[in-house]
Amino acid sequence: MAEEKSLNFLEEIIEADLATGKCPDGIQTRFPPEPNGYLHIGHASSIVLNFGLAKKYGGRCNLRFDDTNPSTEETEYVENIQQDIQWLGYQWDSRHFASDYFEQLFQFAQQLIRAGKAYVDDSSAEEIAATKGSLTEPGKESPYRNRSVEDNLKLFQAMRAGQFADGEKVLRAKVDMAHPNLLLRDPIMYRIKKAHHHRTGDTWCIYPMYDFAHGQSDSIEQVTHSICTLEFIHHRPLYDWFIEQLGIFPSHQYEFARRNLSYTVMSKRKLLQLVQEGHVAGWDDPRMPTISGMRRRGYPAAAIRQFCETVGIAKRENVVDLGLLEFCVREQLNKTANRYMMVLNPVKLIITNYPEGQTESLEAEYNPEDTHAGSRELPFSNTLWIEREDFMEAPPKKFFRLGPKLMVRLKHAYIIECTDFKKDAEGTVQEIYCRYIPESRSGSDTSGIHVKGTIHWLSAPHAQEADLRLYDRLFRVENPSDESGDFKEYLNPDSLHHSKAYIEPSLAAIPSGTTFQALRKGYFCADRDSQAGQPVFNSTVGLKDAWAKEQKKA
RNA sequence: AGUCGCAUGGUGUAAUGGUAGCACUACAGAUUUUGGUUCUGUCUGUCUUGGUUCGAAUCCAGGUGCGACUACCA
Repeated sequence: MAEEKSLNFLEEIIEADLATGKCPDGIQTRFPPEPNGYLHIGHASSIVLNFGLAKKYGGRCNLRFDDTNPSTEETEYVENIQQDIQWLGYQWDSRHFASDYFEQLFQFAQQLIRAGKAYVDDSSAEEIAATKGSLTEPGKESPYRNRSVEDNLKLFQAMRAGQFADGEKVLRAKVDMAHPNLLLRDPIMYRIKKAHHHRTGDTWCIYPMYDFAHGQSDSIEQVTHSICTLEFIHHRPLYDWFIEQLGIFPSHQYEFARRNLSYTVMSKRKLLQLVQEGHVAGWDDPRMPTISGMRRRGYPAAAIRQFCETVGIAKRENVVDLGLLEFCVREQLNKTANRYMMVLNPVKLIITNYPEGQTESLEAEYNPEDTHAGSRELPFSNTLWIEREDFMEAPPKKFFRLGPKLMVRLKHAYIIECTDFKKDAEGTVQEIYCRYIPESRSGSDTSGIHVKGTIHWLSAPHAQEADLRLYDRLFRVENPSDESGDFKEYLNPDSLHHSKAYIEPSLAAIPSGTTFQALRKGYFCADRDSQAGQPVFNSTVGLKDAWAKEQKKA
């Protein structure tokens, strides 16, 4: 029974190209980040796509940094981008920088000048903008458009030699000032920028523009399928034009719609703003949609990959529900995360028929979904912490937890029955009194009693403390970019809550970066800010909570 | 206004002229020593008008809606 997996539009194109012999050496893709920020979940889509396609069709995928703008790019970003890609589980075939090709690109530019397809323009940025025309009106040709090849060659060389100030001259392609596609109205190929480049230092003072770097870099590397996002679709004719004029390897560009996630923003500019203005603690703040933020939050790489693959790709605008990402995170973590008990909002429970001062050790499995995960020992005594919300003085019919005369199972331990409780002057429950059923111990229960509910607990004398960072969605609205005014007005003021919790002893020294399930509560990840004896846990994602849902309805 | 692109349940994505399917969500139920997991079931969709055809989500034409493009950013 052959399972028919439908192809996305890029796979269809590739399979057709392979079938018609268009790619005799196999396919080649590339992931081309600009090192001016951190990677986010949108980039993850592109990574999964480019590396995934190369793998699926036995091709190659390069990492290439698009570093043609020295004023925004930094080595720090290069390193973090590489780390993120590897963490996601991918390894590039070879690593390149557009800046490696600066000399070659310069030669290409001279080639176009010689062919009468490029010229040096003395116009200012304002003049160029003013003569560009509009969406409905053609542009005007520059007075410098018809310089001789010799003059152009000489001037371009002089630009490179640093004989002109920033902005004094540019090199432009000679295409068509009346073209309906504005990008083809003599686009700028090179500008003068006397800035220090993170790799080439001060070797260059002229830098190629995106349009004269990206396609040429693809071609040099023999990229067969150059995949980018939809907003570059207008660049494709220019991409093709340069390659054709130069007569170099015919790379082809294909566009897909970028991934948007609800309740967050994805533009690097906006993310940078959140970081710089201190709305978040950094690029890897667990609330950020960055790869590093999600890693710190405790999202497994496999969940991010699963998310990208589940969502798929197409050419239409979209906003994917954050709930789908969270579903993928839960699905991965359910299989892999060890379970521990943690009490977030404690109330004391005393077992009146369990000898004061007595302690016993109970075996507790780490993960019911994974028999190889093993188990740990859990201390038990007559004084426990349980979750305040697991007790109700006057419980409704379907409340399967503790209340006067009600019975529950203490996870991994005994069945108990509530016999009494004590309140303070304000009416807050102070202590709960129970009797336990000695024959009901987990694993050797001979009591014959069947209870509906099971709750988590901690032996009070053994419990330790942890700091909790409870995270919620970064924005209050589904699509902050769609709202009027500044997107920051829509930040969720409650996206971070600090809290304390009691934890079982075996959780106190868990290595940072480990994600675990706090039984019945949710997944948490030990943060790198943890200190010996004072762990810090980030909330990763909650468990599905059918009871909470039930209550909402009432 | 010009050019280009895109319209399938609440969300995302299939069906490539032949039964509109899958995942998430929502809802109902079964199982459960996590009100978790797992399992079963239910609701909800082809932007519009016309054309071609035995047959149209699919092809054609018009309309409507949405998005992108007028950076010496990528």
